[in-house]
Amino acid sequence: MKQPLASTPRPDRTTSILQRRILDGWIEPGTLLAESAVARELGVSRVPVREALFALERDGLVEFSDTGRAYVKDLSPHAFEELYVLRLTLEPVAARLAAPGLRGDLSALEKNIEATGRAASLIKVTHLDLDFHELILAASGNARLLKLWRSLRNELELWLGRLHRSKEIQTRGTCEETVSTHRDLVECFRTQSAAVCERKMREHILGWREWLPVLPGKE
Amino acid sequence: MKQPLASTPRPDRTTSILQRRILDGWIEPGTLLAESAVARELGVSRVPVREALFALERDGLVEFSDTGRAYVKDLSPHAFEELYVLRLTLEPVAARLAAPGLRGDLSALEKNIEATGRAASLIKVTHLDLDFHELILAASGNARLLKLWRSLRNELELWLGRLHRSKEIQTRGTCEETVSTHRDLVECFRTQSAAVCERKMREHILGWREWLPVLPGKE
DNA sequence: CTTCACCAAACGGTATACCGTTGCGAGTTT
DNA sequence: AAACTCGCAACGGTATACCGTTTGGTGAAG
Repeated sequence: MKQPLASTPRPDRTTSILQRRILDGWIEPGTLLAESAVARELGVSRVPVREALFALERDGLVEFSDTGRAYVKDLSPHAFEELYVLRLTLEPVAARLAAPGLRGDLSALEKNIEATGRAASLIKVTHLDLDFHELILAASGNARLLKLWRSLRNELELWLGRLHRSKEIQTRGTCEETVSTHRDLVECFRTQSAAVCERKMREHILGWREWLPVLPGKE
Repeated sequence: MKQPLASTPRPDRTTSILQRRILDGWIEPGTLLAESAVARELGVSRVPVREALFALERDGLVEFSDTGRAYVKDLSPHAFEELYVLRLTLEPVAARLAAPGLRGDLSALEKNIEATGRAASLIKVTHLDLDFHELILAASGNARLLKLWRSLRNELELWLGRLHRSKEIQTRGTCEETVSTHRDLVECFRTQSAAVCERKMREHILGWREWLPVLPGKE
C-alpha cells in the first residue's frame, strides 16, 4: 500500500459547483453550456469554466459537439446499459483483488452499512450505496481501476438522480434491501475466498440491475 | 450501430505534439512540464498548453502534484501490473460483445494483420498490435468501454516505447508471433461462439504478458 | 407559404497581463 | 562546515481582450 490511493485530484470550486448543478438536475439534459454564459452565471472568467467543462467531459457529465460546444449529457437507455456492463465487468474483479486485504479490516464497510440503515432519504441511500462500492474499489489496491470506476460513478449518479426525480424508482424496502445485501457481501469478505467474493459481487450487480425500473429515455 | 463510435474528440495540435514527445521518450519521466516553458517551446500561449496538460493527465501520460504542477508520468512496475489487470478484464468482455457483429465483417482485422506482416520496425508492429485490439474494442458497440480502453492505450504505449528504447524487449519472432496469434483470433471470431472468443482473448492477453520481459523500474 | 441569402450576435480559440504563492538558492549565522 | 533565513525568480490561477467561425434569425425573392 502506498498513499491513500488517489484522493480526488484538486477540488476545483467551479467544477464542483457545475457538477452539483448537473447531478441535481438543475440543468436540463442537452442544454448548451456556453463558456461565457456559465462564466457570467458563476461570477468567474471563462478560463476556469473551460477547465471545468473539460473535467466534466472526462467524468461523462458533459459532451462536446464537433464544433467544440459543451452540452449537458443526454443519456440514452443504451448508454445506461453500457455503464451497467462496465460495472458488471469491473466490480467483481475489484472484489476479488480487494478480498485478501479486506478480510482483516471490514470496519469501513460496516460503518457504511450502519450509516445506510440510518439514512433518511432515498437519495442518501443511493450515495451511501455507491460509497460502499467505491470502498471496495479503493481496497482493490489498483489505483487505475478505481480511477475508471470513479469516471463511471458520476454518470451513474446522473441516471439515478433523474430516476429519483421522475419517481420511477421503487422506494419500498430499498434501504433494507441495500443494507441486507451489503451485509451479505461483508460476510462473504470475512469468511469466503476471493473467487467466491468475485462471484458474489457479480450477483449483487446483477440483482441491482434487476431492481431498477424499465429505463426511460428519448432514444 | 450509430455514429462511427467516437472518433478521437477534437484533435488538438498542442496536445498531440506533447503526447508524441512524451511517448517517443524525448522527455525524461518525472520532468516538470511548466506551462510557461512548454508554451515558449511550442510557440503558443499558456492556455492551449494548460488544456493539453489536462488532456494528457486524463490519458495517464502526465500527473499533477498537489500544488498543480504537471510532471511526465514515471511508471512503476506496479502501475504496469495495474494496466495489465485492466486489459485482462476489459478486452475479453469486448471480444464477447464484438463477436456477433464481427463474424460478418472481419476485413478490418484482416487488413490490420496484413499490414502487421509488412511492418518494418518493431515499434510499428506494436502500434498495429494495439490498433488490432482497438478495432475489437470499437466493434464491441460499447462506446464507454472503448473510451476506457483508449485511456489505457496511451499508458501502454508509454511503457512499450520505453522498453523498446531500453532494448529490453525481445524482437525475435515478434512480428510473426503477433500475426499468427491475431490470425487465430480472427479465425475464432469467424467460426466460434462469443463465449469462446472471450476465452480466446483472455488467453491472448495472458500470453502477451508472458512474452514481456521482467519489467524494469525504480520502484 | 416556402426557400434562400445575408447579417449581426454569440461562441470558442488563443494571446496577453496581473497577482498571490511556491520553491529554490544565495548569503549569513552558528 | 552545516544549518537556517531571507529574498527573488518562476510558476500556477485567473481576468481581460481580440479574432475567426459558427449560428440563428430576418427579410427578400420565388
